[in-house]
Amino acid sequence: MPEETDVRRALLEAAARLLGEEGPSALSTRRLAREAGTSTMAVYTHFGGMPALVREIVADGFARLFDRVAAVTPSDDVVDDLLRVAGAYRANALEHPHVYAVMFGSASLGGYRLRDDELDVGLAAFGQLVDVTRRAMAAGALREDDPAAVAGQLWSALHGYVMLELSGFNAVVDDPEQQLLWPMLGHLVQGLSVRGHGPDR
Amino acid sequence: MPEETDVRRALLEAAARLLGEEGPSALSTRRLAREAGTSTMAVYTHFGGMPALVREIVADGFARLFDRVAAVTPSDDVVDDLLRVAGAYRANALEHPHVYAVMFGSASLGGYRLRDDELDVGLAAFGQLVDVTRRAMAAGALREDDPAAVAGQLWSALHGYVMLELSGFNAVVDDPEQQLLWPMLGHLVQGLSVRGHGPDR
DNA sequence: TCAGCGACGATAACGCCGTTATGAGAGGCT
DNA sequence: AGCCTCTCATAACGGCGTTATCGTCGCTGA
Repeated sequence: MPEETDVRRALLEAAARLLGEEGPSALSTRRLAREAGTSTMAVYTHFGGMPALVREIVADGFARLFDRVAAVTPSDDVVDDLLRVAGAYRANALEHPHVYAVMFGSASLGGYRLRDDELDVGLAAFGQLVDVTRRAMAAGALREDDPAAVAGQLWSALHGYVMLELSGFNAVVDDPEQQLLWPMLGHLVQGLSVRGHGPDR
Repeated sequence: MPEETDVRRALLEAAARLLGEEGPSALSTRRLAREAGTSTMAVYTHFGGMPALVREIVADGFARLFDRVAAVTPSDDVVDDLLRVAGAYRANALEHPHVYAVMFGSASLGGYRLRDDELDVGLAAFGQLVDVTRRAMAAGALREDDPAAVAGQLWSALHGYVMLELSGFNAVVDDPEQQLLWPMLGHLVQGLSVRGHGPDR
């Protein structure tokens, strides 16, 4: 049970700040303890080591992503809802790029590796996208198909664009958002809406 | 000028092996020197430090990716060519996952950060995809549009799927390749082929 | 031929890191 | 009061990146 002591909260806040401001390399046990005004031992008594602390930050990251996407209010235009969900997803990633990188296993922060239960938390967030997809199918904006598969395709594309944006590789075009992100999602949605393909051919 | 001494080659080979077999965390100056049968100084005399050595490995990685994609022989079915290019891209990433992660800035290996000239090498590889896209447009398989933008959309989606596959997040469906990768690319291509949208509406 | 020089790399040192052991203090329970 | 548990500061161990020092080659030029 995490019993919200002050030191524990101070460590988490300092860790989030360090990760956000200076990136993964700044997040060392000693630096963190110094920054939080305590000693390195606190990290071990409260978390059992850096990986567990990172795990907590990742969990917070997933929770924030979930809330951010949940804050998108459904309208009567399901496709617009889907694009706004994508916008919220991207905005969250751009605001917390290092956390996003750790969440999706790219940053390998301090020997930290994704565990099954965190993967489950990520899958919960994925469920939101599945819901939007399912609504879009019910509304006829996407043709009937396996919602998880369709949501996964949308997610892959969105994730890929976001990763390229974080790496700076989206500079292959002048205006990445208008030339890559929105057209890509639009084309994908279009391909997913055309009938005469897929399972109900 | 790199004057291929034995030590230099031994260091590069050991680094590639360590990175491939044990991941980024195993690639330390001391470990590398031990593995290559020399002292840490060799890393500095030959490369000037770990970041420069990593840079060389990244350059090799881009070159390998380029060759791998270039080995796809054009046929008379441009869409099939495009899918086979995607397959070659993915296969290379799966064979060298850690190198791929470093190449696209996710791994932050030893304070290494992508530099402009490496970004250029990556853009050269991207040019191959632009070529295939341009050919597909000439053949009428894709509607006329900015080839760089269209290639960028395909790349984003492909990169996203590959990253999710490397993270294990593609487990949202049972058969990711058949339910995510190929359908996603197929739908995207379809959305990119339909006329009545885009610049030449 | 051989003195001198320059490149290579082994040794050792500095300060940082993660992690663990030890012990001191604070607070609650009997 | 006595004890016990939880919390954390101190200190230590080994490994890390990096730099300085210096010995040892192989080459060059007279």
